[in-house]
Amino acid sequence: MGAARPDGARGRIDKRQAILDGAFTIFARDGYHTAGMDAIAAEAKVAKHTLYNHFGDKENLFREVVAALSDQALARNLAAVEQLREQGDLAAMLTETGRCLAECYCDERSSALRRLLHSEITTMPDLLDIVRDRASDRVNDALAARLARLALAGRLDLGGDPAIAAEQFGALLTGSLEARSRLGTRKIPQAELRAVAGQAAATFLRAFGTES
Amino acid sequence: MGAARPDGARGRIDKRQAILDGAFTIFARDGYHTAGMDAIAAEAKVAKHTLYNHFGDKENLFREVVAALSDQALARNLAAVEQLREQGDLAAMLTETGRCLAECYCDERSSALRRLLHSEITTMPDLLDIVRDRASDRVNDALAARLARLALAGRLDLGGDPAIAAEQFGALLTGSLEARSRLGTRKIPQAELRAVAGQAAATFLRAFGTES
DNA sequence: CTCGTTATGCACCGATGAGTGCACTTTAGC
DNA sequence: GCTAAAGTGCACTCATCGGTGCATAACGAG
Repeated sequence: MGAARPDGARGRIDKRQAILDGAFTIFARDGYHTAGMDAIAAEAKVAKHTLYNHFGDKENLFREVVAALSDQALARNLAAVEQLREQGDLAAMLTETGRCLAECYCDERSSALRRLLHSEITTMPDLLDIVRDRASDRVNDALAARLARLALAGRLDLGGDPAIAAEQFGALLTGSLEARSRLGTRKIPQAELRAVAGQAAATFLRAFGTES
Repeated sequence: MGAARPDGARGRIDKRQAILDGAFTIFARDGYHTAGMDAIAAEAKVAKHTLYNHFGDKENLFREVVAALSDQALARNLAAVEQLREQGDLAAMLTETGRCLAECYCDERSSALRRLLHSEITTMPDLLDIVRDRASDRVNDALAARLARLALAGRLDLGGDPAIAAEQFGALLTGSLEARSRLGTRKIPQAELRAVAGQAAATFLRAFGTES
């Protein structure tokens, strides 16, 4: 890193982060198998040896990339769920939360993560646990908790388990989005995103709402 | 194929089918990239040259496999949807249709098809069109038509477009199933399958039912 | 200044896998 | 039975790619 390091890479420690970023870019673009370690090294502006010094081998690097991505996704998803409060226009809040969740779901990084997950799930089944433990499960729990509080406040009548209602709200969103985004290939315009969220919220409220 | 061909392979034409079957087995087990043409030839009990005579190259073979699988999936899914008639216990019918659709969705072949689709969608975007044209869209249309007839008979009150209601019923099923089956990794027991279908039908009827 | 750590560049190995060439055998149709 | 098409087996090419070795350069700490 010669003279005054004009761009990034200030110290030793952020080599690691540069590698993770570059690796994700290449993995996302080419898929796990097609992505080459040379390409990753080039993208991260790092010698190939440095990859192996930091991460051992390709598979491990991939795992770490998945973990890092899960953490990023968690933060964004939780922020969306936290918008659900006990007072305010329920339909509007649900729609807005849904829209944010939908945006997270359609984010390029999330789409790529799902694609990579699907393609390697048979050879590395533990990947799913990484993602679940770090993101999916926590988001679901958070959503279930919010819904439960709304039920307690008399604003929802979840038939039984709040976890199932949360799962179904998520399903209404993601099921539609997966189809409409062509598995993450097509960018869904904001307006359509809002429409999907609105329809999910409407159906959810028709099923579980107490006011109408 | 010496003497009296004790097992399969009676004529010339079913070499093609043998290859498609074998190729799918290997693709499903190993994924597109890891699957080797030698392994496919061995699985299909066919010389490697025969693969290339019939299908030209690996990518084209893959496409044909995907198309064949889509056709199979379509048949099973349509059979499930056709159980939805205008008379009879609505909740029971919806649950049963949902259960059959869920079974199709969780079928090993369908799970593998989805995995392969996800992993190669970036390099072969036309794969999705193959599957949509041959299966997904048709199933959705058929379901929407059935729901529309139920609405016309006064047994459902779909807010607006029947296609959206159909999409949402599908989403309630597949969204839950994708999570619970660990992306097709875990085999979901019959009882749980029925429970998921029942919950989807219940929520759908709470939202769109006219009887309650 | 010096020493140990970390990064770099480059050549290299070994394995794997798609696709081909060729000589040979089997089968279907006339 | 004969011929042309289709299938077989095997060796082979060519390219790619994960991972390593080595000699060298930059850097941080004492």
